[in-house]
Amino acid sequence: MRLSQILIQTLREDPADAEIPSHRLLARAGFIVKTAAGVYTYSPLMWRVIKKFAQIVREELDREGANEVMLPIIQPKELWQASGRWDRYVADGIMFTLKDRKGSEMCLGPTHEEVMTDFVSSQVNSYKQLPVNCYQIQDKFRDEIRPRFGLMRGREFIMMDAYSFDADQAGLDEAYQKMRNAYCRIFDRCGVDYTVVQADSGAIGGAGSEEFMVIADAGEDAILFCRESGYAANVEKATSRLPDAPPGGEPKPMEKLATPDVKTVAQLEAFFPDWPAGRMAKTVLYKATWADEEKLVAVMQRGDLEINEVKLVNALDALAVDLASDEDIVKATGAEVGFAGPVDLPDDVVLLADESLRDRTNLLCGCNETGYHCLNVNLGRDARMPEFRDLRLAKAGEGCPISGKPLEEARGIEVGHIFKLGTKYSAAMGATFMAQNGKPTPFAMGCYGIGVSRTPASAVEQHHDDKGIVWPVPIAPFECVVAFLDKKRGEQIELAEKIYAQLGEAGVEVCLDDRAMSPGAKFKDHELIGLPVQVFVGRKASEGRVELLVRKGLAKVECGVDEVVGKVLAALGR
RNA sequence: CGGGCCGUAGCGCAGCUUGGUAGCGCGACUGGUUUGGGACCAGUAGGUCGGAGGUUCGAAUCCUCUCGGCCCGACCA
Repeated sequence: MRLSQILIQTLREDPADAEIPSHRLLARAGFIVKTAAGVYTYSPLMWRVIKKFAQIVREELDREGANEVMLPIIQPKELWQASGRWDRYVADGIMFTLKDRKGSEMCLGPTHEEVMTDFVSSQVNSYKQLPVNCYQIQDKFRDEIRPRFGLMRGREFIMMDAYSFDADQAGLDEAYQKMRNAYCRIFDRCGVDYTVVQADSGAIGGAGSEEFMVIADAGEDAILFCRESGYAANVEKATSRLPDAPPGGEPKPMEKLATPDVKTVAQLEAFFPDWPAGRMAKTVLYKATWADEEKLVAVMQRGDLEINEVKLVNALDALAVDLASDEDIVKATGAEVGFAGPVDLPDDVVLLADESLRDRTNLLCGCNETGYHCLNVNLGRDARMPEFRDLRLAKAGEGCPISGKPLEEARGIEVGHIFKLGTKYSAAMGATFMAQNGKPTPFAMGCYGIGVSRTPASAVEQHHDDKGIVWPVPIAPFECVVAFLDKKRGEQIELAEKIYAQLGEAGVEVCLDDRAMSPGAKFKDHELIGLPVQVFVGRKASEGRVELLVRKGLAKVECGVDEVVGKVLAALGR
């Protein structure tokens, strides 16, 4: 391929709207061009990258017996109503909805559980046809509340989504493990540094899930991990050993004391020097939303710990929780913000508490009276006994739940997510097969996603320097470029053409930079574009000598024409 | 959806406070000279200043509304 024939337009300056390295470099090197907020055009070079990554995905999934299909982008409302997700996705605002000529409501697919379940259900009647695993690589549409970071969080993006269908849980477990293995091979092959972490299932639902995280500062997720035990989890899901707190001792009589303007744990610690935060219980009011109602929920947490809202949503089986407004708090508790507590809490407010408060005695809490707190509160005696759940936000430095060693924290970009859905969708949609026992049985499903446009962006996030992109070989748009430097020197052009042909014959994915640019411009361009190996044919062409540059590290060596092919292959690790 | 900010040539920006002929750099095009780190010289093209309304003799500039975009937060496969 000749670069003179490929549409390439690099920019001299950084685009104004790019913040993180991958967005900045992909835009500046001309790989992506913004069409609208969160909507990008992939230029020829980017499309080569996407296709190469997608090919790796295909090979590894096919090896596990998955079938590639293509599902429709436009989906009818009815399917989403059948699974019960239409209202939630519309309410969350991420669904692109539209109406056809007749007024029927449709949506642009944000994900394809419904369509795939419907499809497989229509094709599979008997357990004898199971297991089945189908996937597609296709655009997804989500009207993100805040698209950002280029390809990292777009509104239209490319995703591989696979769905497994099994007769029972054992089959699902096996399908899940096969996909997990395939995912590891995929991310190993494409040269990114990743970690598999335990994850919350979120809007997709289901019993268990794991995320594949590319470690990078720009990551939108925080993960906690332990080198000792291998434990790793998204902070939304993570647990840790409960940090110690001073014991409360034998129950004492409750006292109510005036605490004017003392509203936060920090202020309470200052006001009561003898009471560490670990002996306090804070009470936070949330507005929880379900499909058919909203309620105020009081959540108690030990004073030195924080509440994990994802765990709270799960504990309540709610769609969402938001901190209650000041007005709602006053209305519900009768006290100003900062004085809520379990003591004299109105009965209509649900009361939950974190496990860290179980069996704790003589707590310091609010009592729903402005300007007062209570000392020596004992739950069940001085206040309702709350329902105890794990609602604690785990933090770096706390003990690993397995090894007890301090957890470390890192940022991660979610490039893959695998779920055991179980029968959530199949049961809701009546997707059944005839089981061996002669009874209609819902499929045990798994679903598996890979961000096909996001993964290359995350690779750039990990592999770049101050000059530009440093593509990992397996997903680079080309493995090697051969460039002559002076278009007026026939011997340079001739030699470049010869080397280009030889590399092609040697199986190297090579391009020829035959553009009429000055040498400096070519050097800069290739540093920016980031092809792994670069061969420059310059002023020593007449002596049969050229320069070979390895983009990673920018090491440049001179060599003779006869050695070039061998050296390029070696640089590519072959 | 809250808070902050920005829309002026393909890209990056100045001009706006204090209203008076729309500018700079890069890029593009033409010609010439160049050819090892985004070359140089000369010339050319390209903007209803996001849109609508208003104030004014006169609006990129002031006012109102609106659309689009960016950042922080909330939220999110």
